[in-house]
Amino acid sequence: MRTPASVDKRQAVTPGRIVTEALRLTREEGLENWTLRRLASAVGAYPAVVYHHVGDRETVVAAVIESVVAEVALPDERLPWRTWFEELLGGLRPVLRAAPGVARRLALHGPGVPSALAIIEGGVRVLRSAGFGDESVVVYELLLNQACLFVAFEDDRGLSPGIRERSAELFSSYRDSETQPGLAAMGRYVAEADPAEFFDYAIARTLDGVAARLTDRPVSTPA
Amino acid sequence: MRTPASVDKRQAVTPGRIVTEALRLTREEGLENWTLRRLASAVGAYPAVVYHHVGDRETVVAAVIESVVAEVALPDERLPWRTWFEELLGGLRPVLRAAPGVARRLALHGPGVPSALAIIEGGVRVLRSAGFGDESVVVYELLLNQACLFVAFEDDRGLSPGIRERSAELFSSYRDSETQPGLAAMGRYVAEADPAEFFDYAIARTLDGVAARLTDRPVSTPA
DNA sequence: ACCTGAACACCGTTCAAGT
DNA sequence: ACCTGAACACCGTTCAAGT
Repeated sequence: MRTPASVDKRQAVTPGRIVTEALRLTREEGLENWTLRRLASAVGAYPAVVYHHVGDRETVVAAVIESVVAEVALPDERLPWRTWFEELLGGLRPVLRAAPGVARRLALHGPGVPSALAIIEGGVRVLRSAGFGDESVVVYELLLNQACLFVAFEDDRGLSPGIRERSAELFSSYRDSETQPGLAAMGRYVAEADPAEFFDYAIARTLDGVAARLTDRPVSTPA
Repeated sequence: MRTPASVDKRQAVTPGRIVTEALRLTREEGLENWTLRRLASAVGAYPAVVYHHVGDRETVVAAVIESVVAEVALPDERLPWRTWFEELLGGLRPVLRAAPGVARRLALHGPGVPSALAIIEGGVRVLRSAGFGDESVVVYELLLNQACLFVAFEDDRGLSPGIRERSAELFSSYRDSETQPGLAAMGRYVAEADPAEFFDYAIARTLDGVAARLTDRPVSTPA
């Protein structure tokens, strides 16, 4: 009401506002590129206030991941398993890309977040119905980890171009090598590769490999 | 007048000794878990000495990655392509596991290191000979990234059990759920999964998916 | 050329004290 | 209950000064 202009805090500091701001910072500069101190000052508060309302940095990060994963749409469970996963992973990509760094966390540390449970439940059930039996869980993990890794790859290109540029230059210098045709091909590839195409290719090959498990051998009916 | 950490300085501080020590620290506690200051005091020197002889932290890290990748054995190029990659990736795993954190860097930032060149050259050439044509480079990247990701996964379990434990507990609580059979299967899986088996399974499925590219359609013979 | 020792500009986290 | 303001124990990096 009569708060001085210099201390103008637009709204009260709440857990929700802190997480929303953390999400905004993540979308702008990536999950690992904001600090708890900067988050605090973005909501006009002291670091200790973040601790009071939410917790340490890791807790804030978990909340950000949670709210990103919650945006992922679950395909219709009556779809064929392969289509189901193509839709899931195709939809996952833009959601994760919009919050750089989240894919990396999911790929490396697993989905330790409540809203992932519905996706797991759906995915594993779809695979079991398709006849993957006891392999359903591994197949699920393979597909999801794969997808998250390649999104993390793309994030990386966008966020920390420094490290990648070094290797891109390294490879490009072999573009026209005749004695090293493999490196030459790699050099031409890194110059013009479309990460989105690589994503689709990787997912398609893994789905192929996994699909062969159903046709190669009799379907194992779980106990 | 004392040297920092009062370490005996029998040996002179050299770039080689710094990198060797960094490698030792990496093997013991992981690539991201030592600091440049601790590295400096481990060789009995001031931080500025590391800068003088090697460079910033990122340069030291690159040197560590280089020396780890240099240990990877290249299979005989006359092997069938699939066997060649099974041997390469099977050999890659223990080398990377011994230096936790290196796999993660390779998976996320690519192999920006000189000793990776021979592996790339060999791998892409093997695939081209096998008839993968222009897809050879993507196939190579898919297989190597895949392998590095799953090693990074294992590293993570070993090094930072904190984050993983949270999700393991989360899943385990659904072990006996009857309404959520997918989560129940996941809960049973995380309790007893062998990461080495997962690694082999993932590689095998990806190789299957990739192999199908050769049999599905006519082999394109590049000029 | 190589090392010293301090400084700079940050971190995440904790805590007694205020209101 | 919530916020203040300072402190603690670190970082990576830089730099003038010594030898």
